[in-house]
Amino acid sequence: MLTFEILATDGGARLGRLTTPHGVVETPAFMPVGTLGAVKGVTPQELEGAGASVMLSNLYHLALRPGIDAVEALGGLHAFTGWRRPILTDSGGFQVWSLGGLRKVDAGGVTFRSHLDGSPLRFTPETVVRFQERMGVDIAMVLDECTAWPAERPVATASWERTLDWARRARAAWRGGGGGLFGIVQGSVYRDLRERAAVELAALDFDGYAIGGVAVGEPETERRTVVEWTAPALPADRPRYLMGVGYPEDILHAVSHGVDLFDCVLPARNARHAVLFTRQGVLKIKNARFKDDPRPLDEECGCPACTRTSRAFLHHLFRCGELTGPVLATLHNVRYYLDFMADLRQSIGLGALKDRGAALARSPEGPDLEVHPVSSDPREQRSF
RNA sequence: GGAGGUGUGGCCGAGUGGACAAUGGCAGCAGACUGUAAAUCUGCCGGGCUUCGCCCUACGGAGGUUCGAAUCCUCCCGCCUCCA
Repeated sequence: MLTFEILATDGGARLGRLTTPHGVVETPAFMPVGTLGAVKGVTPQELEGAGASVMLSNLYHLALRPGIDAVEALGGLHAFTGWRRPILTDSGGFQVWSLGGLRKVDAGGVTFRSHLDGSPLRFTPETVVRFQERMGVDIAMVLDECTAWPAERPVATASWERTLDWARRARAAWRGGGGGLFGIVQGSVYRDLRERAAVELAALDFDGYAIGGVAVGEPETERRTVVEWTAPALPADRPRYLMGVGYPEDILHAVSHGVDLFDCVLPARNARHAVLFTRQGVLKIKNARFKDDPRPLDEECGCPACTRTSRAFLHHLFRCGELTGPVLATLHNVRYYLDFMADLRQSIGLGALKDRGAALARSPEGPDLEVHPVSSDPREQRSF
């Protein structure tokens, strides 16, 4: 059983509190992605230390390895992973898209061919619900068909209808057992499909509602209009979750339109690829210009990398292929995202989200970040 | 002293008459990444230019054979192995 309270609003944005069996999630919240039960390179303790209140994992991947039986036998996903705070599991619906060449969809469900060994794996709305119940997750997602982009209207409509049908079946199969079940809106870039899905799902009384089928290659403007249509159409008293999004600017936009939950692989994946999010802009830390940069990654960050080491050190670690590089970078990026969400919550509480947005818009971003040559003035040198 | 082998772009290393400015890998310089088949992938990587292309300089050095040589021949230099 989940409860969701809205504590304050600021325009379309909401400050909320989602209570789950494993704890409270202050919203808007970002859920770091731990597909296989861990954010790559990060311990559960470190993830808590970074400020994560909820983690996302993935049913498809866990079903393949180690298997649902194994997770259940080991005491459920929390006991298995050591992560003590809430867990949301994705249903495998994203893999319908991302593993498009390895699955067959029919009215009854999805048959995957394992990306590991080709063996078949059958998912139905009912089994997916059951698997997530058995793992003891706090938030389960219904099986959906993540519609590819672009999708002609007939294709999008068929996919939309299938997802709705599956949502009804999942809802009927759901027994709960502590956690909650979220429905997922599809409908590609078609406004009426998105809005009708919101209404149809609302009638099924889910514990929360997700916007899916975005961040699959569509232009930013398309994604944003989908959010602007869909989020307000979802029940106001339940959490709203934008699946797979995104960059901080995307998140700010969605928050301002009433979205409460987010997940995205970007902070973790980009960290492993030596791309760091900072208040001073995006740093591609392997770039030669950071070789001698004694400053922390981000002057205002409290993460383990920023409090003790320099850009030059991270540059060095990545250059050498040292594992600690991706680890520290991931801790940093995840912390950056979580700090960003905390800032947004504070701004909403103060009714000042617009100002926060303006500040973000002003911050330098991307490859045009100013290059800071190493100063010869000793007063500007930072020692470590 | 004798016998054999070897020398290729920053490094390693393919290539043994034309399709070679020369396969690969590494290093280097950049770029991408959105419910993770991603510690991955992509581009550039001798010099110059009007950069779909053209011109220089290049496979230890010098000379030669040939229409044409990194590839064949001669001499020289360096390195390696074995025998004395």
